[in-house]
Amino acid sequence: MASFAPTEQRLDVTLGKYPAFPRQPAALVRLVKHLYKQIHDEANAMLRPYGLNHPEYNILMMMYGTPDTAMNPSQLTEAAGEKSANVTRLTNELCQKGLIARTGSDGDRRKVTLTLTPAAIALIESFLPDITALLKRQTGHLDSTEQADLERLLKKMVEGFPA
Amino acid sequence: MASFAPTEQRLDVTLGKYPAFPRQPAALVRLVKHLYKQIHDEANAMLRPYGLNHPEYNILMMMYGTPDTAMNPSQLTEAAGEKSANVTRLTNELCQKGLIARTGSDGDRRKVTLTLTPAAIALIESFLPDITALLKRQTGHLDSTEQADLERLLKKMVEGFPA
DNA sequence: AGTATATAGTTCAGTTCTGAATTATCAATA
DNA sequence: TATTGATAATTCAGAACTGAACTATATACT
Repeated sequence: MASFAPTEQRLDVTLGKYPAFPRQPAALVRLVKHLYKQIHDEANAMLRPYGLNHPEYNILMMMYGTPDTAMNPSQLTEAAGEKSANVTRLTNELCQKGLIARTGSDGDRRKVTLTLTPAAIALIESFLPDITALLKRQTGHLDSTEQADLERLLKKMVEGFPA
Repeated sequence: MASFAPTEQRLDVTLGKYPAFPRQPAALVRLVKHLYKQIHDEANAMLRPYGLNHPEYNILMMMYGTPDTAMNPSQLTEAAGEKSANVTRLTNELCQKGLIARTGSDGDRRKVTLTLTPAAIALIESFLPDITALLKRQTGHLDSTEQADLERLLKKMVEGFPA
């Protein structure tokens, strides 16, 4: 799956058939989808030798990115951008893999605390060079100004979605 | 699921723990994912009363965006950005819904031709106002210059992925 | 204190997606 | 012509995801 051109041609024809069709917004949405699929596929391929898939990796990295690696499922739902049912499923999987520990939380009996095991820390630190290389490769076609601009614009688009 | 802030905080802490971590590329990738999920969820909600989900809609719109609404599964794979197995599944579903006709192709006996039925055209034209409104809403936080910039930058990022 | 509402997380059944294998067909090569 | 390599699409089993319902717990209200 390569270029965006096949998609774009379809959008242009659509505009011809239905002149009110918002070609630019549709192109943006399609580009986001296109990129997401590419990013997702490449990440899955890179992570496979580590016994992880992209969503599992996302969970682990969000937990790694806390001072003490501890998070509640709700916090993960927000930070990892996954539905709560999926956070449960993913964290169950990671528990089985010995990468996450699940305990109750003090103070609020409804809350669960998830923390990374030492095995997870070791695993994360073992794949960080590969992930680093992949992330740089995936964005490497843009220079640093372009990346900053893109970040600003994507964030602005995110702001248009309800909380 | 709202803001990008929870995710971003995790990225900043990660940078502290692993100074070689490419925070900017990681943020871009996460923003793309975040947006895709939002776009996907909103589209699914909007399309549900029409008896469609987002991927089915994508297929229909790609076919609508051709002069004669005819496409091969391979072309759809490229234009809709779906894996071929998924194109088969989606088009089977749309056939069952009476929205797509499937015939053999002249000249190459391996090829299948998919065309929209009149029911599909009618359905598409019935939801186009709603989709139009949704697309405009989803991108409405950006003015037209920003949208054009974003399109250019996203396309440039796409160019960095292999064909 | 009792009741109503909200929240955290999980369960569950159904939906959606994928990689690998497969079959038929086409194109290239010897 | 026969063989090899590539392509189009589908199948299939397993993986991944989701919405709605649910239970336990906390908060707000009377």
